[in-house]
Amino acid sequence: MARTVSEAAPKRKTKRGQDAKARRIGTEQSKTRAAFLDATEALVREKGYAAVTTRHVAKRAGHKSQLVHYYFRNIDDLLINVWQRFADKNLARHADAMFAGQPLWELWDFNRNRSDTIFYLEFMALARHRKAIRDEMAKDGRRVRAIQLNSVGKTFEKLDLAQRGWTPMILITVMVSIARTLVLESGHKFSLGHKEMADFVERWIKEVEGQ
Amino acid sequence: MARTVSEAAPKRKTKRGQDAKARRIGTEQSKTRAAFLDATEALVREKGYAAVTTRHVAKRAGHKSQLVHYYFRNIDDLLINVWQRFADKNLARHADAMFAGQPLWELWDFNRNRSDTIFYLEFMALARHRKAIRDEMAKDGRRVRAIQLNSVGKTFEKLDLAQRGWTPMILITVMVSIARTLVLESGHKFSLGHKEMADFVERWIKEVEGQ
DNA sequence: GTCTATACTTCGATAGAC
DNA sequence: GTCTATCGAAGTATAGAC
Repeated sequence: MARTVSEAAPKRKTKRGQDAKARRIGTEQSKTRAAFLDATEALVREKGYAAVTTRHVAKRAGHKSQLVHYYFRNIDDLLINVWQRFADKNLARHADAMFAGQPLWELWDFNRNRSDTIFYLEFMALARHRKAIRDEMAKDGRRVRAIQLNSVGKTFEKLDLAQRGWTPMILITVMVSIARTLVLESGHKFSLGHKEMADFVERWIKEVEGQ
Repeated sequence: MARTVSEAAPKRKTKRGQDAKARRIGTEQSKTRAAFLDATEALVREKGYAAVTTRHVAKRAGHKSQLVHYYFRNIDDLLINVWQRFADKNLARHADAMFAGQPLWELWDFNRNRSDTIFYLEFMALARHRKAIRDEMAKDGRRVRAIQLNSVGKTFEKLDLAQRGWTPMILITVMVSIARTLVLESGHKFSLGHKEMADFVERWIKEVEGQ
């Protein structure tokens, strides 16, 4: 890969001796900027993060590749903005649904969403080598978990689920883990036992939460 | 990325009009070949699959980058050989341990291995866009699961665990899911509830399997 | 089996005209 | 705000000498 800046230290002089910070940057309200974010998000979902290059993004958004650099300092900057936009949108949607009455079903469905879980997989892989993304994901993870704990906590009391050491945190972790695993494994065409597993979980949710 | 061949159809004419299949390929017994496999595996674990380039691999193995092409037709060929070697080694080790007496502990420890789970994460991401890798992972997954089912099945009968709909398949899927999730989440510095979750599982294993 | 030389492609990033 | 023109680095892959 030729990601000179993004994979090395990001705040050095450029090869032409200029200070990189001096370059013009477009506004956050720009429609073109939003189009680049859309294109990048779609690319990550469909082709993986490695397909996120200025040329691919630009082509998909119907612009020249150099224009990407007018809105984003570098590729990392683009990716982190995509993640933040996704995380904010997702959090709001998830929070609403969690308090709508059936948190366990929402928790299950939310984490069985294929496209979103694949998106998350790509960023997990990315986060291993980009500290900024790693920190951002950790922060967003804690925000999501706080909402889930709050919501499931209420259900937990109401339904008297505290038996044999179970806690809201454990219940959430177990359900999220199973849901994600089913999606990720099916991504490489492994689906042994998936139906059996899903039925088991859904039977249990139905018992305690109905529907 | 400049993966001209590896991301496109792999069996076409080269730009110089020759048939790509005609090129010489080194033997599978070669020590140099093994060194390239080692280097690639290490790179995937440490830097991610995107860092697997002929130049990086060669540098790490102490050779010229062009020599990689003497042993592997292209990068995909290299990656799939790395996966196969890993999968075979892993399967043998896991199978031995599963039948050594405490399959539940082995299942748990096996899937909590950080380096191996990260390696698996990288190949999950890769598999989304390389059919050959996807097929290989599915096949190896089924082999592993068959061994786990056999081993846990015996424990399951002996310990009389068939209660409230639990089956060996469900037990395995749940334990594997939780173990992997803890590793993957901690990879992006998210560890909320991990200790609580791990203690819960380990307390249960200890109850049924001792130690 | 290993090397040099090289073709060709794609990448990130910047400068500067319009 | 968008474009053209570039630079320089890195990538895959092949041919052919030794």
